[in-house]
Amino acid sequence: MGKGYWLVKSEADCFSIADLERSNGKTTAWDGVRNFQARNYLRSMKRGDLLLFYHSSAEPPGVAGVAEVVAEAHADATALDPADSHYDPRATPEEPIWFCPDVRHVRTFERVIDLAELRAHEELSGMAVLRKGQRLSVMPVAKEEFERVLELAGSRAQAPRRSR
DNA sequence: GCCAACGTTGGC
DNA sequence: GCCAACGTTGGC
Repeated sequence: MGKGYWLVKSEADCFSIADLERSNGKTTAWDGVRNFQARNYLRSMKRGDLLLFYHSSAEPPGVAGVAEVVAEAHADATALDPADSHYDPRATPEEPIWFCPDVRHVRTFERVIDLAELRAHEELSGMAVLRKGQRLSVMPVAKEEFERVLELAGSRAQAPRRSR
């Protein structure tokens, strides 16, 4: 079965690709997602799947880098913590409702591939993130689209793996 | 800051 | 199960 490709949004002011990069060496739980369709996508992510890391509410908004799934979705602890802004009183340890995979930084693009540039490429016109009114924070991306975005970012085929 | 688009909630 | 009201997202 092939690797999966996704796009995840994060508000750049809140958690940017630079924040993810700083936490490299540790894994980062992609938590706080509180939308059922997005959650279902998170739960279908497999270890090794690659994520386009998209900055929303940024200037400009666009794809800023790549992350990788290192652990499949598990209970989102922020939903169970009353002190957390993402607390959901409906969630319990038995029925956590919300789930998050662990991810790690792969690569920060030298330049953000912004919305205007994405839209300028006909072959990317099917990307969900370009649809009007699209508010999902997690969405699947076609392999060809993923690879095309990497090309635009000036990629070699893939970032080298760092051994640790 | 505006506002269109969307998901969720709750009255009925 | 409908749908209006509401809150949120996110580009502009």
